Amino acid sequence: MPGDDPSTGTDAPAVVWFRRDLRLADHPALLAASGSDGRSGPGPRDVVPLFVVDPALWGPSGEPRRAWLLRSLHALDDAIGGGLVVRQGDPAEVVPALVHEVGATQVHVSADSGPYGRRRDDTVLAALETGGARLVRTGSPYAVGPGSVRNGSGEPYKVFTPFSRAWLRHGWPAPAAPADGSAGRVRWSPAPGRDWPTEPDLGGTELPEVGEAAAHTRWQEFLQEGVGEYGTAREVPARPGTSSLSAHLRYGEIHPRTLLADLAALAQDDGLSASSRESVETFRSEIAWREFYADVLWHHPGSAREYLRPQLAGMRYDDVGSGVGADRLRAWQEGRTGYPFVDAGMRQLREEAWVHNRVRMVVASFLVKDLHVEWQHGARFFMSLLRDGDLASNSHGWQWVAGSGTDAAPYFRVFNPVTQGQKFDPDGDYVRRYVPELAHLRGRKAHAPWEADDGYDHGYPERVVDHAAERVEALARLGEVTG
DNA sequence: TTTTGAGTTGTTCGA
DNA sequence: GTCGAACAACTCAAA
Repeated sequence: MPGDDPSTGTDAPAVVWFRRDLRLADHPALLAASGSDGRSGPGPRDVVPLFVVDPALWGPSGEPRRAWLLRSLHALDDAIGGGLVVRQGDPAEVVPALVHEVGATQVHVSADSGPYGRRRDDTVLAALETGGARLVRTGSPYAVGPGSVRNGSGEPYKVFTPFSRAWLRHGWPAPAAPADGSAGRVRWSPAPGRDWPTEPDLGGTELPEVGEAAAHTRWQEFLQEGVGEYGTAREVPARPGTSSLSAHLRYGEIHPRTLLADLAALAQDDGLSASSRESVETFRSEIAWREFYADVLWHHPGSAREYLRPQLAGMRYDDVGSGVGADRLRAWQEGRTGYPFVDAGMRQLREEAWVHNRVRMVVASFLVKDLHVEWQHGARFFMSLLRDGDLASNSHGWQWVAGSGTDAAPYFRVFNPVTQGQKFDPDGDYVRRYVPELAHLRGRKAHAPWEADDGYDHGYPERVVDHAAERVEALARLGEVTG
């Protein structure tokens, strides 16, 4: 292949096709493209940076994610110096066309392990090979490539804890740096194509700072000020105790390997208190969850829609096509179920395109167990509004709540929306922030306006269902399919 | 092969 | 208010 032959040397550039890896640091595929990884033939090689706006992904993405993606692309474009090639269309046509135009023989990507991405890449690979070019997959958005952690029999793990132990044993490479130790200056090669979509109207939704630099800033901030308290602070939705890295990770603005390396370095510090050490461990475990769910999706590409535990597909659920079911689903979506913690969460979703994880579980449990709506409806709604919407984490998080997930669900896993609120938002700060109708209530009454004389004075809606009754109903319906 | 222990995030009740 | 036990039965992992 012309671009690969060390004896002749050649000017053939390589294409790096960005997808969920919108960064320049710690980017194995980019290093491979530029020939700076010390393995991929002679370097340095000119690199044509490409992003393809694929209608199949762009369409279903929802405004917050489209906006995040565009802003992240602009940040990447700036970092590159303005040469990012952006084209719209089917990658199976767009990528080979660009390769032909610039005379490249290699296209470098980070592997995509999602169901659509795998199919798309196989198609693109075939199309490229027809033209005599290669698709080279290097690295992935995960520390350990999905599908590669196996048990002694070569089977995938189905339970998180054993997976995480094996994942840890498996280990991962250090953050990728150029083989020559340089700062990784890439020779970017311009090519025509600046077909940027216009940014969608976000209404009132505000996104945080987007892009690789912002991701690193946030990470450093969390590493220095947040991670030591993470174990307890992460449970308080009114306070910024979580990393807020989910969307940055979603777009690959920072790689989990970078986080893991910094955490390992932090753990070296003998001065770390026992509780901080535990917090660091808890945060690492959250990264492991992200990897676990990606692994599960790799083995079960249909799990975004299909029950991992098929038994639960036979359960009685309420119809949401019309009538009461439709009304209740809408009340949930719009944050007016009459349960303050649930409504605050759903309104945070609309306002910030993000929800605290504790609250995600509570609102999900409410939809499935109190309103008896199939989890897929909730999962789809989340995906349409979340800025960090990740198919693997979202689908499996919902399945976990619904009881159809990878772990054998205790039948009693039904969140109480009132006590959860009182436990994790004892002062009601979170509720008051998102539900102005309850701004006059303090403490536990913010979670139970029916206990306050003036609870409904400012237009807060009555409860759409009675939790205690629906809990019993949910357990009864479960009993019908589990015996 | 068989056996044993464990399994993210909960709730309620009674002492 | 706090604490421990009970709450199905099952699947998975590992010895």
